[in-house]
Amino acid sequence: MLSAIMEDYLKAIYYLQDETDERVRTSTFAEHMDVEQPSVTSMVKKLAERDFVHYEPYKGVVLTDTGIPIALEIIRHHRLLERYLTERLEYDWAEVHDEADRLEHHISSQFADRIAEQLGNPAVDPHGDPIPTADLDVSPPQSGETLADQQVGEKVRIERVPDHDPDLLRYLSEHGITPTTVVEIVETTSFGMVTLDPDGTDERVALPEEVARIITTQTLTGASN
Amino acid sequence: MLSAIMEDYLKAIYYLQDETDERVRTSTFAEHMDVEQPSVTSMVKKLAERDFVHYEPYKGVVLTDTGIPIALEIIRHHRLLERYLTERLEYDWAEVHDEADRLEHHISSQFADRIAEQLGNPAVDPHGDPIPTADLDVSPPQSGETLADQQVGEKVRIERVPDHDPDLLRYLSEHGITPTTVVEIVETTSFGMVTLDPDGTDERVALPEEVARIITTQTLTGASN
DNA sequence: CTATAAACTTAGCCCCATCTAATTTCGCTC
DNA sequence: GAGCGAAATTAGATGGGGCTAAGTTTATAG
Ligand SMILES: [Mn+2]
Ligand SMILES: [Mn+2]
Ligand SMILES: [Mn+2]
Ligand SMILES: [Mn+2]
Repeated sequence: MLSAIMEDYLKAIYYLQDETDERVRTSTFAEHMDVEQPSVTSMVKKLAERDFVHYEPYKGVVLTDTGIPIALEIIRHHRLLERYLTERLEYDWAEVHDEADRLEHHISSQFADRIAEQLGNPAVDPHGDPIPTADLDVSPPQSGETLADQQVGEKVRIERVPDHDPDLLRYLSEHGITPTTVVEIVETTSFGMVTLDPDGTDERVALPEEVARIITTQTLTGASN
Repeated sequence: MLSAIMEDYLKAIYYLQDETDERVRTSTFAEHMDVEQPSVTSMVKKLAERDFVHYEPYKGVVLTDTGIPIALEIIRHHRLLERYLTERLEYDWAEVHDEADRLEHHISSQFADRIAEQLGNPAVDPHGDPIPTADLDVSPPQSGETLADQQVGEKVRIERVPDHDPDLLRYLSEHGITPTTVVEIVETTSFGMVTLDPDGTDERVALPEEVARIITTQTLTGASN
């Protein structure tokens, strides 16, 4: 019906659209998918023909109402799989991404629904990303605040960490940082280093600001904004 | 590395070779894979180039020592998945085949090993077919006796049923016939009908002889051969 | 031993997803 | 508003997997 590759393109558009909030440009796309630009152009034309995206040459693409649910379904599969792998099959959270990235295209929705049920229909994946429901509702956009936005002394709860880099994930979990962890910002430097103290530990965890900028946080309830 | 389709070809050769015990012919192959003969010829040449099969034009193919373990790995994946789906994800044994037939190519061996572990390293799949071990040992060939070989009055244990036809599987399980069930042969007719009485029930289950011929059986222990 | 039908392979085409090289368009600066 | 570099598209090739139609080879019958 729809190739695994096309599904990956649609998923990518969804992500990139979400991040930049505008049409996704060929170059952005090519970099994200790790292919050359002409490959993107040609695929995008096929997707437009099948009405999954609006494509305006030289202007980029947007998902159509036909394309969105397809992207969401794949994302649902991906995140459910990640959750299942970590909870039921003893995978480390650093390892799940690649396995899920392949399997997401090959499991049936029946399979997805069954594992969701087994897990008690979880709301988020191991990295804190929201899991679309079976009828493809996505939870409201997260706060948008990141570790990089915090002042020294501030205490926040980790909401979501990026899931593509296994090394980063291993580093984070080794230092006690996972979604729901509460951390205090102990230092920020002019040269782009953020240092944290995870809840109740004495450990200091340093992160480059680029990383801090993609780890989202929740303000602690009861505290002022 | 190796496409899902190539894997399916290798798996098919393994099956067909096992059944007929000789070189697998292009026509047999084409029918089994549901493709035209030229497609088989061309794929077989690619497999031969990569040394997975010995191919002699006009004479058919045999798996090489390189090809056998690949086929076995896929078969292991397939049967473990079937087992996992029925035992852990509430699939009916009639539904598992298609899901397993896709996923077998996309799960890692890590995934396979984990589900095997969860299941306690089962020896057979839900249809009674042996599951190759992690180091790809296959249990000795089954008895070879089938329901069609039995005399009226004989009692045997069902060993293995064909897993491709959901309707047949549904029919069998509805009538209490699964691997390990003990049945008595109550009637065989000249026009190819075999009637069974599953263990302890009063029900009569009729099967066409073609079907009886592919359901394998074990002689009950203690009984004479 | 020859004729013929069945089985198999070859030739030549198609669609998919990708690439490099060449060309066009965009968007900005002066 | 002309010129220029960056971004995007078009052109043309490649490899995977499939198909139909046309030729070969093999097996079998007479
Ligand atoms: Mn993917
Ligand atoms: Mn994730
Ligand atoms: Mn398969
Ligand atoms: Mn089976």
